[in-house]
Amino acid sequence: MLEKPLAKLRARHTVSAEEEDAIRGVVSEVITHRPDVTLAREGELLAHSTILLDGLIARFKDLRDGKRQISHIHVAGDFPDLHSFTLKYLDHSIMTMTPCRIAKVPHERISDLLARFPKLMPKFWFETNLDAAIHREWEVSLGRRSAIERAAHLLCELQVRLALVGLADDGGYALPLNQTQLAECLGLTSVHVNRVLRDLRERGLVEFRSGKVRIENLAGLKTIADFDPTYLYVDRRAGQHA
Amino acid sequence: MLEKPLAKLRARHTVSAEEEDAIRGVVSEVITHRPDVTLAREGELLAHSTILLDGLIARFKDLRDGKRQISHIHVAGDFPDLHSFTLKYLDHSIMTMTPCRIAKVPHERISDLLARFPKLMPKFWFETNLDAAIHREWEVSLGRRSAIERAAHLLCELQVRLALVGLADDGGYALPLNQTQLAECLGLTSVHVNRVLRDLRERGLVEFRSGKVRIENLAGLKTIADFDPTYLYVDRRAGQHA
DNA sequence: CGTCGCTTTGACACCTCTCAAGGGGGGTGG
DNA sequence: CCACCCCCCTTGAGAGGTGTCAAAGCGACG
Repeated sequence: MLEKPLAKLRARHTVSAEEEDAIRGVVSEVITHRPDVTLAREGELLAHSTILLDGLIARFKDLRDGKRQISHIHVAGDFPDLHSFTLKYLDHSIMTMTPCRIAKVPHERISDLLARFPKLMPKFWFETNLDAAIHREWEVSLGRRSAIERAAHLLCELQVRLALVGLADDGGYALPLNQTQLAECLGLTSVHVNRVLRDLRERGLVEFRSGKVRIENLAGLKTIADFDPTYLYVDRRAGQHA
Repeated sequence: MLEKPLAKLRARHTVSAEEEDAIRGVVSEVITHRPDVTLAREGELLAHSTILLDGLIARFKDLRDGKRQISHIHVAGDFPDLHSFTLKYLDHSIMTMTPCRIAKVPHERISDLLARFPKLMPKFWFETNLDAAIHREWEVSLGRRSAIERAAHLLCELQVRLALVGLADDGGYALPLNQTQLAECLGLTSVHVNRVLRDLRERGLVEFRSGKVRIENLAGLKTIADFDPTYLYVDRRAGQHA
């Protein structure tokens, strides 16, 4: 059941079979959600975290005037609210963007797990630091990249992150989002996202249509995006220490 | 020497006298730097972290075309590269923005400290999660707020964070940055930052001049910024758990 | 007193937003 | 089986916010 989260963990750390078994034991239940379901609201106190088994989940904030900014997209294998283990209440909301299968993990079981396997704590800590690294790259996109660069960059990032759990290859991947959701990630309007996607398509770089990303020129896409995957710490040595 | 970092820690956690003493012991040396000194470059492997005792430090990335985005400003008491303890190499660069006094902390001493006081690990973890929460709020600013809202928001955030270590009150604080540095935080050009600062001044909200922020109307500033300090977890109960 | 870095201002360009309308495809009910 | 409807995509025209380029002002410092 936890193949994807464990694959993600193994990609960056050495994990013993015993530790893997223990991790499998932390799940209290598995739930399926429809798209557009709010799982937790800003300010809410959480007594559990969740592991995303399938689907896409967004962290986001809504502004007074109705504008919404998504600060992170989670893919299968991610821990969308692991930070709630130390932060306690959330500074943002969390919702499903697609149909999702999630595993619930009570905080007390995480505490127990980390007490029994203290070596796992830095690895979980690493996971939240990785989220922060992705946040930083999004700040760079939002602050300094043009609309087309930003869109290209997001598509590159998702290609790498999905490939890590076997859900993407160089030719593309499933991304069942609409243009409004993309716009909420990119700090753009859906109208402009539409124009940008057309531009990317007409340049022969990538086609986004009916929930699928078909990459026609990965190198070209990376060039436009100025994409450097360093921040994703795919290198296995990334988390070896501590 | 570590009054400010300890004050920051105490603001959100219960820390025993014994733990505080141990934390004091992790510092290997204290160094003073001039402004604009790059302390670590993107991709660099770090064997130590640093605690900022005085001054301002930026995390940033430079793009191919010379544009720069600052993803985080650190104030006295912060741990600007604590995440390097688990990430190992950096996904961004770090530089001083002002004269800075920093304490060096070898990673092995952090390991020792956390081995002796396992209860400290979630508290350190919390610190990096707090950084991530700030990143998220900056993403919201960069993605959805107008230039004036963004500038107002940053000034509000720094007011709260500096007040926590005794360096700000409702009337203002020292912020020895120039308009180019502010622009690099806000995803704007220095020319436009200049116009925005004039606007804020003419509205009677805040005056930024010769390295000082003089707040004339804190409530008005917060209103323009749509500022909600939840994400800063100033509430003492924020980190009680785990 | 000159220099240098930073701030300030103006004019204009351009990217993205806003508002509006039409098009297409899949699902649902008659 | 067809027709309608709803959601989403697509496109156009014009507005507006921010960037670019350029020049002058100002203050600290040598």
